[in-house]
Amino acid sequence: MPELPEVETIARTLKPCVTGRRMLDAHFHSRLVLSGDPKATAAAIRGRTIVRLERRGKFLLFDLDGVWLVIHLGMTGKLLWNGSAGPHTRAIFELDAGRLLYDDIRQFGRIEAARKIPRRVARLGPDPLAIPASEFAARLWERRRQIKPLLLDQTFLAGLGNIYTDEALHRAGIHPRAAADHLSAKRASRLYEAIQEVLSEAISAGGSSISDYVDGNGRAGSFQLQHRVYGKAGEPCPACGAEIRRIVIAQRGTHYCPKCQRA
DNA sequence: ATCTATTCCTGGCTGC
DNA sequence: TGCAGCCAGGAATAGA
Repeated sequence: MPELPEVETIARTLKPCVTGRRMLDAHFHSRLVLSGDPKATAAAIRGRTIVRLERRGKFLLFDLDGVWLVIHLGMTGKLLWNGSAGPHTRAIFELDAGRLLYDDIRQFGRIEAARKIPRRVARLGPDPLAIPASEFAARLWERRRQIKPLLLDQTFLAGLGNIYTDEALHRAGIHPRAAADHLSAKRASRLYEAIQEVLSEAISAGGSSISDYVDGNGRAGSFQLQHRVYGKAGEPCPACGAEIRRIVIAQRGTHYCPKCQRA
C-alpha cells in the first residue's frame, strides 16, 4: 500500500523520465479509477508538456503547465515507466519519450485532470517531513481524538498510512488509543521524532513492499524488513520481547506492543 | 467535533 | 481439486 515513502520513491524515480516531456495521448481502460469522462480527460492533457512532478501527501501531481493531472494510487496502484501492459493496466499515458502505465488490481486509485487543484488535494494537512516540531505539537493539542485515527487523517497530516502510523507510535512508545490532547510535550516531541525517523528511513530503503508496491522502474522496496510491529502480531517485540498484539481501531488493523506502548 | 459503519474492489488465504 | 466465505484497507460518505 503506497504511503508517503512509497509515493515519494515513485516521484523520485519518475521525475527524470517525465519532466519536460510532452503528453502525446492517454488511454483509459477502466472508468472506475477515473474521476471524469475518459475522452474529456485525455483531451485535457493531450499535447501538453509536463513541467513538473510533485508529491503532496500520497498524491502525485503532474503539472502540465495549466492543467493538473492528479493521481492517487489507492491500495494497489502502480505507475510504471515503459512497463508492459497486463490485465490490470487501467490507463496508459503516452509521452514523447516513452509511456507511463497505470496498473491497479483493486482499483481504489483515482486519476483526475483539472485546471484547478482538486479540493481533496487542497484540503490536505501539512507534510509530516516539512512541519516544524512546535507546530506539530500545537496541532496535536487542538484535537481530542485518539492518536492513531488522527495521524491517519489526511487533513491533519498528509501522507501517513496504516503501516507508518503503527511503526511511528511503537518507536515513540505511545498507545494507539492515547488522546492526542493529553500527550505531554515530551511524548509529542518523541512522536514527532519517530515520524521523521521512520519516514526518512523508509524513503532511504525505497519504501515497503508487502504485496504489490514497486517504484516507477518496477523495483521493490526493502523497508518491510525493518518493520517492528506492522504485520507482526504474535511475534516478540524487538525492543522488549513482549508479544505484539493486533487490535482494530477505526476499522483498521492496528499493531502494537502492550509493554512498550501502555494505555 | 468526533465517532462508527458502509461502500468501493480483487487476490490470496482458510476451511470444508 | 474446487469453492464459498472472509480478509486486507484509503478515502468518501452517511448518520449518530
